[in-house]
Amino acid sequence: MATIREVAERAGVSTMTVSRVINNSGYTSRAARARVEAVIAEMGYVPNALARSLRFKQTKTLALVLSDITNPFFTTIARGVEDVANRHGFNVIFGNTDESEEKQAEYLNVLVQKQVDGVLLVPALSTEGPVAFLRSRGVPVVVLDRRVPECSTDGVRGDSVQGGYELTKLLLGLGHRRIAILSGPPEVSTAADRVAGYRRALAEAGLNCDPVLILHGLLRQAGGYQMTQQALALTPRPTALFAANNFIAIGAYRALRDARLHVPDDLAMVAFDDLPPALILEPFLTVAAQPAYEMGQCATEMLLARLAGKGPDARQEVVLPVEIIIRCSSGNPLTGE
Amino acid sequence: MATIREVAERAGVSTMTVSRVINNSGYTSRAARARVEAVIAEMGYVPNALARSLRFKQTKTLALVLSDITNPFFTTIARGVEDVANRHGFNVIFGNTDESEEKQAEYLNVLVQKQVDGVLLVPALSTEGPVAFLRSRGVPVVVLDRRVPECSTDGVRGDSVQGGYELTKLLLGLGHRRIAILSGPPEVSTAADRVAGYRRALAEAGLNCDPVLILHGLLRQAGGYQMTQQALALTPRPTALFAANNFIAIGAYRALRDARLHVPDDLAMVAFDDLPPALILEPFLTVAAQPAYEMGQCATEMLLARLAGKGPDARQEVVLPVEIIIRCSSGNPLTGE
DNA sequence: CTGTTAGCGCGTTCAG
DNA sequence: CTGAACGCGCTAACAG
Repeated sequence: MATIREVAERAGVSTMTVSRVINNSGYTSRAARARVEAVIAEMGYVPNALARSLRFKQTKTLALVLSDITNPFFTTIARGVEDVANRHGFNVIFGNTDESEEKQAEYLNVLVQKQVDGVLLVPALSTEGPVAFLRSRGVPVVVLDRRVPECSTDGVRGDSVQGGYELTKLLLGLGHRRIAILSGPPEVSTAADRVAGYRRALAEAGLNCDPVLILHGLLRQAGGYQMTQQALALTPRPTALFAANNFIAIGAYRALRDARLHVPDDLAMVAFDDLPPALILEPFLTVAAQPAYEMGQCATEMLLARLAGKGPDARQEVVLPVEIIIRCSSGNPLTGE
Repeated sequence: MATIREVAERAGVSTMTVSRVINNSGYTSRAARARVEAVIAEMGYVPNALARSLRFKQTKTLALVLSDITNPFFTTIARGVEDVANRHGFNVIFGNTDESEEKQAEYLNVLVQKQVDGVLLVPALSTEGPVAFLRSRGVPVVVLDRRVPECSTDGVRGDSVQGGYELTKLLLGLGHRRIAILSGPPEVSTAADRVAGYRRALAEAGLNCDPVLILHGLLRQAGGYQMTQQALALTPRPTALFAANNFIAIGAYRALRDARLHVPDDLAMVAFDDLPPALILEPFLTVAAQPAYEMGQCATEMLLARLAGKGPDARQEVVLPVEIIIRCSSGNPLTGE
């Protein structure tokens, strides 16, 4: 609550001297410094970063806007972001959009007003609006996890096409021919890309792709549950399920259980996104694991480099490989076909 | 990047008129307003919240300082915090302390400098230092999840004593007499309180409490793993394990599996903190579940009430009940004893 | 080594 | 209905 002026008065010097003491800038006599330091300690003075930011046009604050911090994939990203930011003396404001473009727009607007130095954005939909908005306001952005079309930005994401491809190929290798993919909204690039990978694997195997096997729903448990019910209603019934993210996988598993179907005996299952080892008792799902923590780190480092003017001129896109982890849920090779 | 002055010039009015338009305050002629609004849209002007905050001494920003956002218990709290904050027009800066008091002190210092309006704190240790610091700087605090001693603050937490008591009583009811509790550092109040509940249940059952059964370690998987190894080395070996948090539980489970012991047949197990249903395939652990989301909500509402000067004069402590959820890991009643 | 002046962007006060 | 002047807390530039 105390201001620099009060400290100055109390110490019998000018505000400038106090400022120099605080920032170790310029010259200060030993005596003056000691007196000022004493007064600072005594009054519990803390410099006002707002005023400083107003002058320097630097808040040392980043923003992380994502769909839902509750999803361990994003939690892990957040941790990577915060670690790097903190190491560089930055703080992080976070916000959940729940995939809503309105909520996203509101956040971005406020964050720009608050003069955050940069934004890490998991865009709700694959539209270029939000990025364009930030750019026009001079706020550097790094797009995380998802692509935005027609808009070259710095970006970091996992290789959804590759993951979708490999997961599908794995199932094909086990003999599955009717694989349903439970994906997210087609407007979300990761959902689309995973479907693209799935298609590619099918095509490469010379199979044609039955469009009824491609389902779109919410990237949440409820979505997985619903899509699974739809998939089970198909004839012939799929022999394998590909869940496009971790929440969908859980929902799908629930739906299967409720239908008294056993994984992997009755149906095989694979999913995108692994759960952190600290959260699983018995690893069960075969997954394409994205390096979430590294994604957060990498994106933040890119952003900070931009801020420091150290980045390359051209926009940079980093696509990190995903790792296929084979566990129980994909089952053994199909027999009798 | 555009300033209010630039807008004013371009619109041929004074900055004050622009200000009035932005804030819908005072009177403005229809014509002036229209022109100003046009210029604002045209230039993409966004008011600078820093300058505004400097005047109003209000940043509309809260801070959430916790040990590790990666722990789903804290993630869920964070979501509750952010939801309420956002609904009231506040943003949230978060920071991970990893239970380190130095990291915590650094965060608090910076956050005070940044003039956050209030802090939600999960204190690293049960010391009054951090709270006193914030108070002396005039920053309202609500302490989350843990107690701080000798220091009346607003606080919200789950009832660790009750949870510890009921979980222990449950095991006793199943016939267990040698129950090892794998707890956190004794300086963390939740760790201490859960042990207190454990003790109370034992005492009430007329059993005396073998001190070797009370283990302290890190509130992480590694801690759970180590403590379990220690517990298994005891003679006679405990017949049940009480993990003081979710991470410890996972570590314990791993250690048991590595020792080729089966839960609940060889050893029963209960734990504090449930995992969100969206993350579990097969619910297995018997737990004391804390209402994490509500804790975050409640704490934030209390903080905002304080900021609005609406809170009660006296400091308020909310202790939320925990819910015992009985699943497989606690097993059936012991036989043959 | 130290103090004065000026201004970061905004909004309130008080005259027009 | 509108504008000029001042100050929020801080520091760079420039005297002294």
